[in-house]
Amino acid sequence: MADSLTLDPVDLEILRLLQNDARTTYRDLAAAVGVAPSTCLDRVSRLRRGGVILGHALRLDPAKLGRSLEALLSVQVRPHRRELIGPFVERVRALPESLSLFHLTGPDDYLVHVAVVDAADLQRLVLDEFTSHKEVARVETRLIFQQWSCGPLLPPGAAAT
Amino acid sequence: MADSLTLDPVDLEILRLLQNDARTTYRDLAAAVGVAPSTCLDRVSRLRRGGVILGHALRLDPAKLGRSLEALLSVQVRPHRRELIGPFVERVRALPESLSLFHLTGPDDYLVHVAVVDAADLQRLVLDEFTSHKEVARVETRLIFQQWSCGPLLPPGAAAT
DNA sequence: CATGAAACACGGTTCTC
DNA sequence: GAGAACCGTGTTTCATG
Repeated sequence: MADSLTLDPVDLEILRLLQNDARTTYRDLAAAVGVAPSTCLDRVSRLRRGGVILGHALRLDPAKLGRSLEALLSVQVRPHRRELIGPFVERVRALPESLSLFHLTGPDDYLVHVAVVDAADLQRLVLDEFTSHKEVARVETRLIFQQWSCGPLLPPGAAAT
Repeated sequence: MADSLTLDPVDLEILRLLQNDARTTYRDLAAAVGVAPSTCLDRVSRLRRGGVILGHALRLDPAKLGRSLEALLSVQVRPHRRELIGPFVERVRALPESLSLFHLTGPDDYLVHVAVVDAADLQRLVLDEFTSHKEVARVETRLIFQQWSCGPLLPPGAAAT
């Protein structure tokens, strides 16, 4: 079900180019790939319908918005039952500081990527929104020194050209 | 320097809407915010020039590309010196399995978000690309059960409307 | 290739300081 | 009176059948 869509080299090249700049026009895309613009449009529509392309996101600089400090919070939720973790997840997702949230294997159940103003703001966030809630058994905070984006996402075995 | 740009309510609303769908036209944007389309264009250009908007990214579904398993790898690099960590970072960024890479505080220096085919593929990745390299002192692998995106990124104090 | 729409540049106008 | 912000229009480029 996951890989129900067949991706030929043209699709792969389109995905690779659009990951560099999602605003590339179909005209430029067509010129780079070597097909007609209408074909490009068809391919992208098909990739969107097929769920390969989930959407177009804006990449923002949190520091430019006054959130100069980023951190990862490892959170243990105990007891780890559905009626507790559902509300926990929704509450964390709604926090203005939250960037993304993961449910993981291992001793720490959740990992939260947050962007805050400074260390004092981080302390406030951890105390008021995490450790003060009774379902939160433990929080471990790690600051992010630096982060990097990686190469384009491609299927296994696709040459990175 | 980070917050040199003043963001009024119109800018904030534009950022909020564009985070929902980065392909919203200036016309629709203008109608939603209540200003002229040309003004919208001016605002977005200013946000791009000011570095608030870093770019436009494509959101893809790794599972639909045949990478159905995601994991986080915590990596200790020892000794933690510049001449070792520079090449390590570049090597990890170039792996087709890597999605993002963080340099963190705490006992584990790096966190790598990877997308692989299955558990066997993950084992191969950890053994061949991490533990077999002499600068890698320790790797801890955690699988990702589920992940969530969070609300739009806004400056602290901005009402989430 | 043709049509309709969107992006973009420009000039006019108003409001504020 | 000077500056900035906003708005409407005209031209070019693009999406789409």
